Amino acid sequence: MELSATAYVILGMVSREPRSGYEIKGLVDDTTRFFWAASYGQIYPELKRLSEAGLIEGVDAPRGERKRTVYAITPEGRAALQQWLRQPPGIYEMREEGLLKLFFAGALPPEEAVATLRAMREHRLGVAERLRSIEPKALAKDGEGDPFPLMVLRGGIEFNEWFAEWCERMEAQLLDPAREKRSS
Amino acid sequence: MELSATAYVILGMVSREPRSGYEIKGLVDDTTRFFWAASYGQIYPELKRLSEAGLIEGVDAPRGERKRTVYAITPEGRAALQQWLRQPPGIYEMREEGLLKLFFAGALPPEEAVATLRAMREHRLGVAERLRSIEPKALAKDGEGDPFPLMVLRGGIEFNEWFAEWCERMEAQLLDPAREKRSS
DNA sequence: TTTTAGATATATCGAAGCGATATATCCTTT
DNA sequence: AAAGGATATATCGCTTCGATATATCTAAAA
Repeated sequence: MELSATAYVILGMVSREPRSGYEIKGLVDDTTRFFWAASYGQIYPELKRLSEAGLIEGVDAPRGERKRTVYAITPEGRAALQQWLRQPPGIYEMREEGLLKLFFAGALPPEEAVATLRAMREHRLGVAERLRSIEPKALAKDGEGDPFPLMVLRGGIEFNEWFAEWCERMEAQLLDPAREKRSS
Repeated sequence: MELSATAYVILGMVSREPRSGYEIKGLVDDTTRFFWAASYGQIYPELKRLSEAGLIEGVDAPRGERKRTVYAITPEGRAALQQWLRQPPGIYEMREEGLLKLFFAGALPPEEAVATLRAMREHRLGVAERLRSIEPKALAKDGEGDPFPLMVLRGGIEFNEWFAEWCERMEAQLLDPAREKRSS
């Protein structure tokens, strides 16, 4: 059976404890969103498919009058997750409108490209800050034996800070082109 | 008129000289692909739309019996491109299956996560190398006054090398967890 | 010399993903 | 009592992606 990577996100998210579709969406938004997002339009149909395939199992868990279904991973689901984790990763995509604008910046007077770099830098610093604000929560969970979410989160912080620093360097290079040659 | 970012990729690609859809696809694959890809399924319909909107203009330029249309940017198209370049960028997406697998790696015995990090590192080193092989071509064009494609290309090389180095560090951390505490 | 493989050129399809929104219930605050 | 926001499930339209179909041209291999 062929499963999408998003299916494995769901398997991973229910692998420690049963969760509802809504909870999964919230978790994804708090954690993997920066390198793998998922929408309701993916999550709910996928929960149905995984349930029919026997990889997860839905259990009614209403809160008051509002009905609610939480899904738990089955032994087959756990096996499928582990089998997937052992395959080398194959999807690497990026969509960066800032780099695109920088690439075509020759169509504008040079001093205007600086504005794009500044906006990119501000954005990256903002993301880094947001990730930092999540860090204490991830650190708390780290004590329970799973170091990977924290490792990935810190990687995200480092990446955004590295990117911001690159933008700064490129801005300096644009403002003083001679400097590049002096240092090389 | 609302245009997608991919429409501006096309405007940018025909802004220096007229090109066919096939040439645009090839150019994108050689340059912006790493932060903004485009498929034939986007390019050809978009060429039609941009042409109808008067932002580009198609001219028959057959090669022998094979018909061929090259598109040139119009003054309105150039204005639209510049106006877009002046807006702050707003799309930042990433899909990294490797980080996803690392995030869920707690579901496997610890020594197996190392394999994911190694695969990620190999991949990044490979991309960096491929980008380096393009560098001389970009460097040649740099002399003609547009420094931005080369700047973006070198940014891509740096990014991939930074990422590879991060993978290496994380691998070392996994293999010797005590080290992390000693250095902090 | 044939043929075959690969590049050029345009076009379209299905599957997947994304963002927004509809519906409804619950809880907390004003 | 009303309003606003969180919980919960679901769906729709649009964009994008990858693969592929069709056809012509060129260069190399058999």
